[in-house]
Amino acid sequence: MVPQTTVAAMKSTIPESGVPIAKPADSGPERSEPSLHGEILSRLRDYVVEGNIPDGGRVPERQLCEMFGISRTPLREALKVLAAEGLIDLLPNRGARVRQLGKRDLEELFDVMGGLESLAGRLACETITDEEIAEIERLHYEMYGHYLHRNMHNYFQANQRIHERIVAASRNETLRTIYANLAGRIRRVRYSANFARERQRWTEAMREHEGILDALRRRAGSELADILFQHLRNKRTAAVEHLGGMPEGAIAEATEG
Amino acid sequence: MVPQTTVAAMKSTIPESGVPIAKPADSGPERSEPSLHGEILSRLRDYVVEGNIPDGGRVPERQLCEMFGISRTPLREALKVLAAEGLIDLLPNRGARVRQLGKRDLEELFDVMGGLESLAGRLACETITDEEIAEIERLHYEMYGHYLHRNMHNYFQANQRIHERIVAASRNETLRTIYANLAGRIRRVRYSANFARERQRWTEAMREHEGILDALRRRAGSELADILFQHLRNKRTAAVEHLGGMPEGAIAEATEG
DNA sequence: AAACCAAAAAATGAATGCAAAATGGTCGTG
DNA sequence: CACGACCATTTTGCATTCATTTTTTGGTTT
Repeated sequence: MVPQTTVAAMKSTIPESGVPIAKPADSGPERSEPSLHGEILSRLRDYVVEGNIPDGGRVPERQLCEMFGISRTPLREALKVLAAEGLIDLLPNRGARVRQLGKRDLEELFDVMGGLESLAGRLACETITDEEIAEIERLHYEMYGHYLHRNMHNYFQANQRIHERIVAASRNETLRTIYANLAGRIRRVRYSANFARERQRWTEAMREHEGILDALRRRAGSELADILFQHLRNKRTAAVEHLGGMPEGAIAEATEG
Repeated sequence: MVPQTTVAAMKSTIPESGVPIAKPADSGPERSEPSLHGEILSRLRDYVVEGNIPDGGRVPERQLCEMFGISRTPLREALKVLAAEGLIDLLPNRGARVRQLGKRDLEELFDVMGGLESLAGRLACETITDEEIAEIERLHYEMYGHYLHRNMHNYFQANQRIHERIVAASRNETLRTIYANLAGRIRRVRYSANFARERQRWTEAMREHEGILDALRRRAGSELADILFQHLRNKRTAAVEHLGGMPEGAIAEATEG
């Protein structure tokens, strides 16, 4: 994880577990990047990612200031960063809105995530240990159990963790950071839209995961890369089909506030 | 350009016209991020990327304010964004410094770029037109000419453009944006360090490029993905070897201005 | 002479204030 | 009754101001 919040002084020290973007990728041991600005950033990012604001809705500057008990300056800085991360859109003089993900955006995001996971798998095959594979195997069978019990929620969590483990096994912090960023962008969709449709390809997904595990065991890098990309491509199809009827970028004008 | 070098004493009431700026993470229907804030962001980013500040050197807030003719507030916002992009480091109460790229950082960056180009190639094979391939072929032979004439500079430019074309052919704006971001991060190194060593593998690189072109012609997606990743992996080796002797993250403590 | 401590000076981080632009509502007119 | 102009309120963007923190500098001590 990327700790960019360790202030233990005045404000409420919240151990953010959110989505870090690019703080670091530093190779040194100087972890812990305090700054109380990062605190706000993390909290605001979580607030947005968790879906407290409707899709495409306005991000009330003033309101959030009171909510966090700060002035507008640090909040606006955080907004700029969130815009750079792609979570919100910053319109000229019209304030901030949470980014609308249209069909095309989702396709692109899933493809890039596919590419990153593909890369992660390839890199992982170079240096992954038997213990790490064993851990992933454990998660895999756990996930299989949830599949058999038709426990969608737990299945999904195990699934996510497997993919995170693969990314972690790539031993590339830069990759991990970018991956986390993209994951944050589609998290809203993942938990709402993706669910329903994904169920219909449970069996197919499980089979793909077996292939992933198999390739990983054999350290077959480029083969694993292919499988992972295709796996995400299938996920993409499922996710996009879910909001198939809707036009480009108009999921909901949504009542704000 | 919008001349906004206004004296601090005066009000700067400039009717900024909509100048679309190369803003990160922008995909979807409503692109174009005008605002004079984006203007500052772009200019500052260029200023850093172009290498006007020594590696690891301080980013003088006050000085830049005068330079751009603005107050600290918008500049600090831009700094936050640049930090999020990974171009600079923001130390708690100690100001901003241009990020030091150590050996490990370079390895990670090249690998991720490899993953992204690999993805781009894979995607490109799905939809690339004959015309686009022809254009890349043209660049390829142009590059070959420079290779024969031992014209390093032109060779390198053509090379860059080929890779850019492939990324463009992926028709994925999200990918293109992330790729551009990473490219910006290593640009300093690319033009200084990379040169010398890269020369020694010219022949090898040319051969790899032929393979790329061949796979692209046949629209062999996963094959192209493999080749591109390996190609970047070799570049990585060359680049890293160049600053091989140096310890982790200490390329130069650099005398700052 | 080197190290250490203290106070001044500079810089950073955040808050407030103010002008311009946008939003919303009302009134007037066709 | 519908449409458009006008004005008040709200919001955004930037500059300025204030409070800490860091860094430097000068003097002192060992």
